[in-house]
Amino acid sequence: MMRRPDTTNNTTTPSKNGVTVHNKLRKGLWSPEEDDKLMTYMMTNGQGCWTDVARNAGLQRCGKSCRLRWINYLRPDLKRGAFSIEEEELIIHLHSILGNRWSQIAARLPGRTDNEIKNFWNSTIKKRLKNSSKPSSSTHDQAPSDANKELLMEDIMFMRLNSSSSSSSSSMHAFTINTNYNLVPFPDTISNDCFLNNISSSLAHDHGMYDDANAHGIITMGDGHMVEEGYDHYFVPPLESASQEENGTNLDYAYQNYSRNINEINSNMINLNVHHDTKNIIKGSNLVGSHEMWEEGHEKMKVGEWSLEDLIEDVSSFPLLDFQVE
DNA sequence: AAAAACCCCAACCGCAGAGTG
DNA sequence: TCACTCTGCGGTTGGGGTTTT
Repeated sequence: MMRRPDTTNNTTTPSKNGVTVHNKLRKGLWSPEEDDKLMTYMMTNGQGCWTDVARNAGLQRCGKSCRLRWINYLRPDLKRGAFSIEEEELIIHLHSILGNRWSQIAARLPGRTDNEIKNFWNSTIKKRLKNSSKPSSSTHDQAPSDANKELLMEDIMFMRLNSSSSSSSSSMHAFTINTNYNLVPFPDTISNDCFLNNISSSLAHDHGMYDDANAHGIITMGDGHMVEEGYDHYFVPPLESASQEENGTNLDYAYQNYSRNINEINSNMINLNVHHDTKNIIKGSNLVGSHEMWEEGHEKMKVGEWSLEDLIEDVSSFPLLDFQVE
């Protein structure tokens, strides 16, 4: 299927000392034999310099091609088969936040590759969203819009103004995130309460700020009743491969402490009013963790400079929400 | 049944960033 | 500082499969 193996480039010339010289590198589809060679080599030696992999595995491929083949096809932890509804939902949500940052999206879908997600988006989701006749109030299938970004930026600017205006005050400066976002219930693989609990806190977190142990947010449910959240109830969509050191997110905390009543948030569309009273702004600290962490974080306290790009740079703790103008 | 149009997706390409000498 | 290599990313291509005409 797809591109034919480029056999015309598959020429080798034995040198005088018997060492095979690879005149040209192969392109195109991988043969089963090539797959075997690469798989065997990788399982035996592990990942190293891809140029070396290509050479040492006896493949007439460039390192780049080997890397791609391994990542997109041979890797043993790859998930095969069609995308589930849950995965599709997650892709849509993440895309609404990240745009075409496929590698970042893929990092949050275990077993899926950026290429796979990109293809899926371009061939299936994009089309579906385009053809969808649903009104804009249904954010399920919304591509990112400038209006959404503007809405977010307004809130960010609002936070900046409030925080910087009071930054001279050493302890209590307060600001409010007053945001209306439409949310889509998270698929059942992750409980809805975790999803919602994550929202306001991680919004603040990813904006480079966070409140201290008294942090709280108020989630307004679809029926208007309000639920308070605590800082120890947050869910962080985990990165598949990034280490804690790399991304500053402690995955061990990711799935903890979910005590909310799911029934409370089992509505299709929920308006969130997130209010944060914040004492401190901490950039780069863990979303959830011990008080010691917060103490440590205080050492780095600062009023950050934010841009939309910065905010979406790493959404490891970003809520799964669609930004939607109401 | 055959041709055309469309779909899917593996793999390529070019670029940018990091690392190294 | 520069040149080079390696790696990773996102955009694009193109060919086999499927559906439509």
